[in-house]
Amino acid sequence: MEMTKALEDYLKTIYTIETERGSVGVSDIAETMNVKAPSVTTALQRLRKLGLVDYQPYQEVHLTEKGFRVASKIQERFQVLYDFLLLLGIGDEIANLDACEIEHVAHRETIACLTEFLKFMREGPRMPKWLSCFKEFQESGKFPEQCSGL
Amino acid sequence: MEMTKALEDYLKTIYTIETERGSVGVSDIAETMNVKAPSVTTALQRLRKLGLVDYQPYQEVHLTEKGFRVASKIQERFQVLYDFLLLLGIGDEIANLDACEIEHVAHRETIACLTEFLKFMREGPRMPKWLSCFKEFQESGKFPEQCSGL
DNA sequence: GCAAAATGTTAGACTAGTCTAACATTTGTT
DNA sequence: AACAAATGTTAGACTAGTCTAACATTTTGC
Repeated sequence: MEMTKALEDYLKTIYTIETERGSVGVSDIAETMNVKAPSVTTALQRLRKLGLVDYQPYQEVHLTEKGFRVASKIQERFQVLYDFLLLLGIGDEIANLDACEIEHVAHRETIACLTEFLKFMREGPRMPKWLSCFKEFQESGKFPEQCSGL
Repeated sequence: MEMTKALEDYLKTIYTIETERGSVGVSDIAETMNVKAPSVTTALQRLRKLGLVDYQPYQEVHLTEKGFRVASKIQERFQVLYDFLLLLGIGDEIANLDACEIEHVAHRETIACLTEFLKFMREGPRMPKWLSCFKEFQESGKFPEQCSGL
């Protein structure tokens, strides 16, 4: 068997809940993911086969060490994408949804590139100005006066 | 029934082949998508039910007017994503793969934002300089001297 | 104009994912 | 301690997508 997008989503959800609240039950996962309990059970059985969760029927769910590592990677990818979309001016709800989907498909190189981009934008001395010009361009469709120096 | 990611891919492929070569056969689609012929047949039957292709068994495939419209939208989304990834410095092969996946999941707002970004980068008078600074930053991890004016 | 090759379809199996309904276990309350 | 409520699992159905193998149709070349 193999890791799929759906399983990645389950893994990330477990990671988030475990990090935030400590204990993870089937119904927590089901609620968070807008899915019914039986779907969670089957997903957990697959994640267990993959060695990503510790889980016995009717017991609490925990990530294995491997599961934790994999989930962290997924989470990092998500964060880069989410931050990037926010930077572009996308609302947090849509940024969240899109980052959640894109995180499953973007290649490593793409994520690396976006990471560089974010760093460049955050650390560059004139980037705040650049960004406010972009915002104004988005709204007016024109390059603002005070941005001709960019 | 409903439009799925896989069907969007079939539709886009048909669009591309029909535009480039005029006539579209099952095996053309199968080859392009690295899929076997029976998968194409079932996809075509679904696309027909959705009113997106004209198709009779053993005959050539054609997009309907509606199919053409939908495919164009998908193609446009793809192009924005592809151009954006290229701009960021991602190689064309990976840019192509990622754009193909992201096109199915990115919200309209996200595409619109990236469109604005591309326009901003292409039309802004100092953007070529900005971009070459980004490239150098990517390679060296530092903000180049001649870019302090950005 | 017929036979062979190429192309396309159907049948049937398999996987991943979802659901509902029925059943099982655990928890918590009195 | 026992039963009710909450939680979790299993069984079984369904969809979308894929494949291979077998069959059907069209095209092509002699």
